[in-house]
Amino acid sequence: MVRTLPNVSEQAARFTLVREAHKTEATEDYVELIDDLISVNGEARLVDIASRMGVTQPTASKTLARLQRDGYVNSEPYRSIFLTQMGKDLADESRFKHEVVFQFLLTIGVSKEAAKRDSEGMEHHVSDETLKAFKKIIRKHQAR
Amino acid sequence: MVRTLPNVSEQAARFTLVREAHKTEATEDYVELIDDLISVNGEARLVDIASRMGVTQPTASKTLARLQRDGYVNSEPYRSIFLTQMGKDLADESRFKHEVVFQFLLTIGVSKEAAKRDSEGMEHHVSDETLKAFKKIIRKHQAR
DNA sequence: TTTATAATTTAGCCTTGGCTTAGTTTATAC
DNA sequence: GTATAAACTAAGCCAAGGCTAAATTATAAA
Repeated sequence: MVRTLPNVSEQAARFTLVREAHKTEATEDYVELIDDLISVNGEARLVDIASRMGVTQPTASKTLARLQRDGYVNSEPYRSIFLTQMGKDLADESRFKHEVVFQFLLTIGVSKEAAKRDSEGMEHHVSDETLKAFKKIIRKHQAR
Repeated sequence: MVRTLPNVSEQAARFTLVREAHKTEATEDYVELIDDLISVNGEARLVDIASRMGVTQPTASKTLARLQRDGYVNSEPYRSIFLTQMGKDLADESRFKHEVVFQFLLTIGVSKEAAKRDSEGMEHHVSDETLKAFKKIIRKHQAR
């Protein structure tokens, strides 16, 4: 039972941080997927991005326009999508986090399916400190 | 290095699930905070909800109107806010998840500050299965 | 009891990220 | 080499959730 309240400005700062993380989530998910598509298929097509993100093509198209505006991707009309260096860097960072969270969940006994689902949402809310703690536990488990 | 892609429809389903979780996040954060304010202050005022959520009063007011429309809270104009049974139930569930994630992070050695920050974002993306795994580890640690 | 201040609401604006429908371009198949 | 299909874009709608500025109501102080 909670019978005290945290400091006002600290609590506000935490909520603000979570909201900021949300704003970058779509970007991270898109660049990570685009990078995967390029490495597996040789290119990233809108149709594949949309179907894998589970959205319609116009929705994916609009999001990609924003990513291009913000400097994460490049593309010519009707052509496949490329990552800028910034986009590639973000994709790498994002995939790394995603992978650590996924492996961590497996390590503590979560099923593969649940680990896949949960890591997709959790990866965006895990600080470097928590990531470090996760890595340590993975390492310890591998050493056995 | 990822050199394979997951099944299309399963990947799409996971992203869709995360997006759905996002839609309920604000609701969960608000009802949890309102419940805390009521238990500590005796009532939940808009001014306190707004300052603790880190948003302006009009933003909080609009969100509360939505929560009322959706049956989570009740309030008369210019009066403090009450939770419906549905709101209270969601608050309890939400606080429970929040608390388990927070305690889990502490258990694996994350600092109190980082645990507070991360649990705020993570609580909305943790499945029952993962929550169970977290609880098991907390229990094991307490037994020592 | 009036007045000043604080709390709340209203109105209006913006961005994101969904959608559908319709049009255009590119690729494919015959 | 043209017709059809597939991919993509354009236009327009919606809800959520931010904001500011202005109006209203409630509360506190003189």
